Amino acid sequence: LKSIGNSSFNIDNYFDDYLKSPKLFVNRNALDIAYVPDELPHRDLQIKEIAEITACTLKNGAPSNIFIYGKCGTGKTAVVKHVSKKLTEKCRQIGIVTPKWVYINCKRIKTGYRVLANLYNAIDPENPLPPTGTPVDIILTRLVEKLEDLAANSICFIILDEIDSLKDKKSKDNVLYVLSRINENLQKCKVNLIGISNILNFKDDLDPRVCSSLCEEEIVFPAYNAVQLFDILSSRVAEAFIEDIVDEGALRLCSAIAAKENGDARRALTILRKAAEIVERKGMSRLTEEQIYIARDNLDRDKISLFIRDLPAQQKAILLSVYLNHKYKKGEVSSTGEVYGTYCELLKKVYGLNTLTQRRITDLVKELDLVGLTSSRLKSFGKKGGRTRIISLKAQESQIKKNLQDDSRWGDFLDYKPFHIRRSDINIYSGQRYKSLV
DNA sequence: GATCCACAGGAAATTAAGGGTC
DNA sequence: GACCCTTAATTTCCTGTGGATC
Repeated sequence: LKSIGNSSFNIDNYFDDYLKSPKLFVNRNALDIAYVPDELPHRDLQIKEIAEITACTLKNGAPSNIFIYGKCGTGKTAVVKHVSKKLTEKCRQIGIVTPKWVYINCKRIKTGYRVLANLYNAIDPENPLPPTGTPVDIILTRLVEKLEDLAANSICFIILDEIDSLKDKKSKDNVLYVLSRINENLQKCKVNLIGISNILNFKDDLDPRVCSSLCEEEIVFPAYNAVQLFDILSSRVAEAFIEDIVDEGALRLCSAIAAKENGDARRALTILRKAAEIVERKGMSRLTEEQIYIARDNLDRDKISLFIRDLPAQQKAILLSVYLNHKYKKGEVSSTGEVYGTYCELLKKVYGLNTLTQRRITDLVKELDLVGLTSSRLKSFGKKGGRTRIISLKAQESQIKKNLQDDSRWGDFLDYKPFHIRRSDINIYSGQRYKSLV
């Protein structure tokens, strides 16, 4: 107990040291990705375009629907929120009815039903709709009634952010069609849609009727380059920190890293914020390139660990199957059939989980691909081997091992040798055939 | 050039769960 | 309590495909 006491962390001393360390922040929120600053560097053109389209609101006109494209972290949402704030202020200033802004993030609200229900709830928060159960046509009728209850000549802007995340093509087309035509049922109020998409060719997938109505005006947000990101970070640094404690070299490095990864300003801000936290926790007085590198590595590592630990049991089984094939085939790639076979073996050894079909496993492997844990590509082996997906492990073996070894269900199988590797005399391509042999 | 393998992947159907209405 | 609604996950059915082999 004595030794434990001697080596234990003294929280009082830590707090005392923390208080003695220099104060870094004036406004910590300025480094938050959700923070909308007063000035948005290098987005004048886009601000101007949206302002020109929405300005007719000031003369009680109904603007055209707008569709905005651009990769992640190119300032789409920030620009729309900025314009909405300024337009509302101007309406107040000249004494006309202020527009209603409803912001819906389709990454979180993914179905047509929920988009309509959230829209209704935003307009009538007193009588919220249930999360499921109400027929869509009833919601629509009630929504139109509520919109008509707004003040005369009202404009209701509906911002559908990350609109490409809406699931199910049919439901997506339905809700977008209904919203794009809702003005036909409105007398006093008008609805304007602002769709924001991270995918440039999202439009190609839409019903042509929806497309022509939703995309009346189109605006493209290009990715930021390193110089532009440097300007963005500089303005945030000026707002966030108490004095000039950030090295210019650190900012240039942070900008260069983010520019290389799709020109994503969010990524640049996240790294900078993490680096600032490291400086603060260690009681240092300057933020240098070293903290930027550490912050980037920490962020990448934390992201993967958290992701693996939070995977559902079935996804863990698939990842483990890829890992075991990779481990015992000494780094060689595996086919869908082999991974599926190993997966079936593992599922037979545990209770409480049903074996999913190969069709479903194909989709789940693609999901692991998307987050960078595995890497796969299609390859054909001709008449003998057919066409299959070749899957390899992209994450490090040690990372998988570290994050799965404590798993109550799969932790004991990290050294399990799959059947087709034990029986190297059998050359099996087909997952279905392999499943029947095990 | 035709054949055939082992899937890939789209679309519709099914199932289970959660909820509302009458 | 019967019936209707939704979502999400999964299955089923189906057609398509690259390329080695015949």
